[in-house]
Amino acid sequence: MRIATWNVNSLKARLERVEEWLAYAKPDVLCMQETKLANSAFPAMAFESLGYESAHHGGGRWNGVAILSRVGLADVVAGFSGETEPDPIESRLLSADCGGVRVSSVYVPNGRSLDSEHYQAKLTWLSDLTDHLTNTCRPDAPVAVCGDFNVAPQDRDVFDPTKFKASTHTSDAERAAIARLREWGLDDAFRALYGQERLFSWWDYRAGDFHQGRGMRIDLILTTQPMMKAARWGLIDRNARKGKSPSDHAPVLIDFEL
DNA sequence: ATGGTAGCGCTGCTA
Repeated sequence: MRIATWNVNSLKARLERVEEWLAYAKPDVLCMQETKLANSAFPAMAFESLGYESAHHGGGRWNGVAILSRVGLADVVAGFSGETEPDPIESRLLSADCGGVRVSSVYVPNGRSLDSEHYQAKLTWLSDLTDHLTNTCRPDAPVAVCGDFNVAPQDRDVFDPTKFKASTHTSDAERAAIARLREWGLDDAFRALYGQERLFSWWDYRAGDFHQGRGMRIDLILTTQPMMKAARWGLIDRNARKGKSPSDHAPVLIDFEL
């Protein structure tokens, strides 16, 4: 099973490129983030014609997450478990059963700066995600939590660690939040396949960062042990970051022998 | 050199 994640930075602006990518990458499951669409504007028919069922959770303009699947899509849940009235603007979590795997598409809050209330909200959000997993699934079952975590788990996941002192995405507290997900039972499947390599999934649009290799690896596929054991191969598709009107993120995919 | 670009949507915010 090929599982992919891609922050598309507006699905309205990116639909053609997503369709093109689906046609050649042929993922079984694609988690998308930052669709920036309301549910009523989600182009489900375009994906249906390519053979994908889909689910979307979005309030428009900001955030928005989706799951596409051609191996089944069941038990779709938007937001955290037990959320009585999810704020559509804060649409950052969507979960579904896809071919025997509990898949979540996540868009973790950016945090903005270490002294911002949004940074505290980011830490709370990651803690809530751990609670959500505890409440909804088991670490000995096949679980894949995929998305833009807005955290670079290790120094090798940023182009220059000295440039990320006292900044979001690399702070001890953010990495500790990822460590708590690991303690729950989720591992970084791409890192397990690629060891020490420094491969990035996001590059700022500005200042030629992509062509200068100034990026970060913040788009992660975190999986439980049954999935880790089945992980065979992975790719960050940098070609999808090139050419006309790319997202600032590249898609990340992993093949699991399931 | 604290710049630079993109998306949304119409003013400045978010990333």
